[in-house]
Amino acid sequence: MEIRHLRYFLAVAEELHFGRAATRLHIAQPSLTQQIQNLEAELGVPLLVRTKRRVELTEAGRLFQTEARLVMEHWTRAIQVVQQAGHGELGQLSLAYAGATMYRVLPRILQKFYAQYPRVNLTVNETSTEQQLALFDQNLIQVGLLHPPIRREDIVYQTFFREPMILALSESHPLATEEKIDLKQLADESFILFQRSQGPWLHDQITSLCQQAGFTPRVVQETCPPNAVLGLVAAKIGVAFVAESLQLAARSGIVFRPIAAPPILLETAVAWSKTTDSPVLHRFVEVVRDVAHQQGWDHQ
Amino acid sequence: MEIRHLRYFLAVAEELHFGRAATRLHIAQPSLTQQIQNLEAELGVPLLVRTKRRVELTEAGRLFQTEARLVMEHWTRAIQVVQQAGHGELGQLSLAYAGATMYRVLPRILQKFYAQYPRVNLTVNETSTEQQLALFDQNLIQVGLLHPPIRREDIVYQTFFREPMILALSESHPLATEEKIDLKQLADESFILFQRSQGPWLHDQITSLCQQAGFTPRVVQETCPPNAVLGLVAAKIGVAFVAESLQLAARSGIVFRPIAAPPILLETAVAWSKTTDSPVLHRFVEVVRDVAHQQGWDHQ
DNA sequence: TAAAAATACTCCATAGGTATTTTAT
DNA sequence: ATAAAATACCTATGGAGTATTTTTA
Repeated sequence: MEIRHLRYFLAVAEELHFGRAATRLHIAQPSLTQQIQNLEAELGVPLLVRTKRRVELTEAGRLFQTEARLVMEHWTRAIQVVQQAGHGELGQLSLAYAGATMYRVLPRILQKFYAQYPRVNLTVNETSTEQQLALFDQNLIQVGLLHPPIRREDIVYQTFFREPMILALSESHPLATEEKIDLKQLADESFILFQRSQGPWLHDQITSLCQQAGFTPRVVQETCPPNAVLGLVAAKIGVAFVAESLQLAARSGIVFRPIAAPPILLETAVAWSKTTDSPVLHRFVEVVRDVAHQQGWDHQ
Repeated sequence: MEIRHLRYFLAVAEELHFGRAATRLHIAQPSLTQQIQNLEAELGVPLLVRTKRRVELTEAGRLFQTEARLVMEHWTRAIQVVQQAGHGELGQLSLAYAGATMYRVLPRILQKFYAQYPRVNLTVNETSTEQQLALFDQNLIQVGLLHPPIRREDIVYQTFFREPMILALSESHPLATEEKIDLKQLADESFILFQRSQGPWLHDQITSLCQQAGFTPRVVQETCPPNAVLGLVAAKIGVAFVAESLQLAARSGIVFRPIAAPPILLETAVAWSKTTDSPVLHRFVEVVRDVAHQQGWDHQ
């Protein structure tokens, strides 16, 4: 017994006429007669009464009609669901984002993605670049917004946003009066900086630029999440290099000042595992590219 | 796409191994590979990732798995329902019964039928023998409990119960003191009797026996439903011939007295249309036969 | 090299076709 | 006489089989 039998039976049950039903099904009448006979034989139950000059449903036939309709509805829904999932319109996606993306990059991407794929169940977590790599390994996330470069053969990434790092300092800090800060002026400052393991490349870039300016930064707190960093800055524990977009999180007590050239550039990329091949993932990457293009981030 | 594809896919999705799944399905592994490929091609969506040395579900595959399971559950339920209906264990049956069956015959039959076929939806209505024939024509009932004989080619019936008619009269009636009533004693009585059209044969039998006893019964009320008849008897409007089993409806104010030979016999039969061929109907007729046998009604 | 899936091909069961018969208005 | 379903028979698609190759752990 196959779906065909249900389709055929439902056609006959509605038309109550083998000829018309066969036409509707685009098959010949004898074939239809055959299939219905097979169906009845297999079920061991007559579904139709072929009374002279017209066809009627038996009691069992009526019940089977309603059941068969339900099966067919489920059937088409199953196909629909799987096709939507295949096109990435339906499904599940776990995203991690590095803290610095929280204010400019992330909201625009999420907004567009939600609007375009409302039926995708998106899980979002703040996670540092380095920790995201572990989550990829455990298959706990499918996509990440992080800061390259990363050295992993099995992970692909596309950089789509670059911004200079700026200095965040308490508004009562002596340097707050300056328009622009030269690194040399920071020789004696206390720094709030993330652990090197959370982003070795950026960490090294910062420390080497300081070296060139003639000093080794004195780190008083190793903290990563931007909110925590800003909190410490406001509390006058020290100053911090932060992504320019953190200005959007402006809070009283803190001022932001650009750094005199050469700039420290923070890159943001969308990353995913080479081995995951989920349509939803690709729709997400597309959205990231679209947003970058719309915002003009791609030709900087 | 056919049910086969769902069965095959579910096997692979559970085993995550084409070889084992094929064994479970009693087919060869290449055939299974083929069918799954066909399925994916038809859906236009990959359901499985054949990574080296093991098989995994894609996101779409996981969704399809749950949907396919639902379809299969519905599928088997549809088959089950239609087979139960085919055996008469499930369905709908409309029954009409003549009023005189209400006290002995009907309750025993209903009790047994309900117990044996709890999933049949039984509709029950009190209707006179004559009116039942009209309901058969309109297909409003499939089975009736009525009083033969009936002269209809298209209706079959089996008589399964016979009882004498007795006389119902008010307890204050002069004849209430008699043990047994002779018809001759009733020459001057007022009778409550049903209309001839509601049961011509019985009506004729009664009137002709009265004629033999030397009088024409004087009918003061033409009423059929037993409850109404007994009401009128209690109100001393007249006396009535009623089925013996109506004694079970004994109410204060009424006495029942047998009639001296020759007895007026009331037969009860189960009847159905020759053209209806519902399994439920036949189960009902079987139950009637069973009850008649159990009660010893069949060898009187 | 061993285990698993994919490929290549062969075969036959059966869905579907055409022609015809049966049956009841 | 006609309309509709059933029957008879034929054709060919494709599902399932066996043998083999490919692939990677």
